[in-house]
Amino acid sequence: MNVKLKDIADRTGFSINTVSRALREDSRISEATRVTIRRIANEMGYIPNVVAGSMRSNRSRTIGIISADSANPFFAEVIQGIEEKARKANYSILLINTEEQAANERDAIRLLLGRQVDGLVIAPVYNDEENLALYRELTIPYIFVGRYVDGMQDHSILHGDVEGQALAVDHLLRHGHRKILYIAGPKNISNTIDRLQGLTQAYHAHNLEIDESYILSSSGHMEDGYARVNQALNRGLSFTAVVCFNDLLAIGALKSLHENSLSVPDDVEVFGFDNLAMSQFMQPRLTTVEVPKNRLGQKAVEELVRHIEDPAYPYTTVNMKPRLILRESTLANHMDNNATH
Amino acid sequence: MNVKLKDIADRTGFSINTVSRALREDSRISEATRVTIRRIANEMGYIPNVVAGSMRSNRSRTIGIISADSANPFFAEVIQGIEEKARKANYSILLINTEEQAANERDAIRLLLGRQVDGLVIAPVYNDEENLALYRELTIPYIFVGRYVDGMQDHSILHGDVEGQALAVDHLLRHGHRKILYIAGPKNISNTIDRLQGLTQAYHAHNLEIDESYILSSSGHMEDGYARVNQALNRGLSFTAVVCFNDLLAIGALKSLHENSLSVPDDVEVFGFDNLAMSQFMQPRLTTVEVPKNRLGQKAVEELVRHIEDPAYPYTTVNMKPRLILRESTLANHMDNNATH
DNA sequence: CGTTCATGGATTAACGTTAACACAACATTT
DNA sequence: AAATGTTGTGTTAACGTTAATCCATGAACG
Repeated sequence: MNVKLKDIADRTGFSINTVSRALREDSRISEATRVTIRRIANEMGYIPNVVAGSMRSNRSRTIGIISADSANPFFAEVIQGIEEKARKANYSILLINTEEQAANERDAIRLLLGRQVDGLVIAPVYNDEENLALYRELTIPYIFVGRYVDGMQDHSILHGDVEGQALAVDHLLRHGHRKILYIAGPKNISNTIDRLQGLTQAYHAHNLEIDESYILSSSGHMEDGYARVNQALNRGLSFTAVVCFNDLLAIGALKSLHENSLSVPDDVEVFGFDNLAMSQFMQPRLTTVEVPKNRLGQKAVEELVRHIEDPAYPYTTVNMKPRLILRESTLANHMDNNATH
Repeated sequence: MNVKLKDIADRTGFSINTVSRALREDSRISEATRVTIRRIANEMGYIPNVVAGSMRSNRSRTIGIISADSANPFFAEVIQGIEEKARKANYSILLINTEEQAANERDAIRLLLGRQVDGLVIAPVYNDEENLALYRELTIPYIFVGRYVDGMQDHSILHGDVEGQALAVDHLLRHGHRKILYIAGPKNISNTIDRLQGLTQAYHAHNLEIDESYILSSSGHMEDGYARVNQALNRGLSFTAVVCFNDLLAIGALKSLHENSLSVPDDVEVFGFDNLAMSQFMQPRLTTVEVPKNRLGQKAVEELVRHIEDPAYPYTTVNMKPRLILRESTLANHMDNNATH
């Protein structure tokens, strides 16, 4: 059997409680006692039973992470940031993927509540009625990472989707593009909506109307980018630039353009979004919008932990600035090119 | 306060224990009682306190996952398989990254033991003395995923590193290559050792000796592949093929070759390993060795759960077959080209 | 018709920890 | 010197669940 507080108590002669307090660095234990107890505990190879402690103290030091798909490089990096920060703050993380399904998200929340997590970091499906109700009933802190749902934006850590997409499209419009193919993301997430809005905003700023036939839907994967561009070309749609909801789509788009003997950026310029690690290794290097993924995860945990440790700490939307990363997939002969690789 | 078994007991008139058993589908409860209790529990929005249950039953239905780096696309896919399978088997996963540091791995194991996990899935650092001792002392089941440590191979799920690398190198040797640059992986993992052995094996099968100056070390990231090939070219090393420990390196290598105006595959052929999702979107599409990453994760959980549920279930190494995926980064004019993308 | 057995449920005692309270010994204040 | 802290520790009671027992009822049996 594993070593318990009782074993240390028996061995040292102190009470279980004193042992517990000494190991927890409680201030009311004398230095001498603390040292003795810690030494013996080490000798005996004591590993605290966190489950038992959680139960009594009503704090599990565990955070639930509800991601859409941990294998998606975007989330993979966000989760990395979360894991790192959580580990350093002495929290453990329980990870669940929802595959963007509202019902899975509900199940995940309930499961994690049952496991007594101290807080939740969620990449939420957009405005699902049932889920909105569920969030409102939550009695533990929760942070939406990289996304939002209506009415609870103050729980979100965001990275300027509207502005970022507007910047990208504006960049192209300013350089004369008028036939821009836009490949949108999955329907049920706020990012898709915001980036579409950014697109519109940029057009309007140039007093232009969008041709809806240049907006294609997708689920945001590399295969979609490839297939959508193929389809557009097959339909005989003419365009001089492709703006993608994310880098994965853009990578697929690059592939299709290459196969169709269209040169990037000379024949067609391509814009991604997210700045994945792999994007600068594409041929050509992908121009994109920077999203601080790792930082996003870290920030989510930082905020969450503050809420956990101080229930009075108010919720406020955290906004991170988007930034264009101009590389080889767009033409670089202009002054606002401030990035290399 | 949350609904507890006691609340349901009060409401239905049954004892706490009967309620507990009814909800757990215990056979000794009548159908009528079970139905009533379940209905009321639902009405009241009961969510079982898993922590309390774990404590009493000594089973947490939690698995600890010790990965090197969850943001690495290889692990990201393995973890996805793990998460999916675990969720379906009604287990939750606690995720920790070690950054390939033996000391972090130890900390992770102890942390997870303290959290009373029912089993561990580990991507272990190779043969760290202290860790080997720690594994041997473990009283819960554990599976090494995609790697092994000496003396405990039977705890591993493997995917034929030696054979896979030998196949790849043999393929090139058979097609006349004699100057093959090999970029190896991180020193402290079994995969690096095995793949180097596969390399050697293939050379020996062709009665050739390896020129050690063609073997470069790396930590297995895209940047390394890029830098190593750059360095080799700068050193004036002549080679007709680059074989990489993994796809990430190969992607970096492709970049460097392109920048140095070397055509792939015409001037230099490039071989990766792992078959990452992104690899078929490279320009040119990357030839590689298939590793069933998702399946690897799933299998690890399958095995682990069997061990958890039946302590007598014997450990045996699970081997998965490697398979060449020949694409555009190698010349395809030969009969054994059986793959597209 | 008493005995045995199955069925359905209640009672009690844990699981290992921490919180709340109590209290002795000694120091400090007034 | 009494009153009031302060320091360090022990005692007791939870936390919410499940395991281990035990018990009542009625059916089945010879």
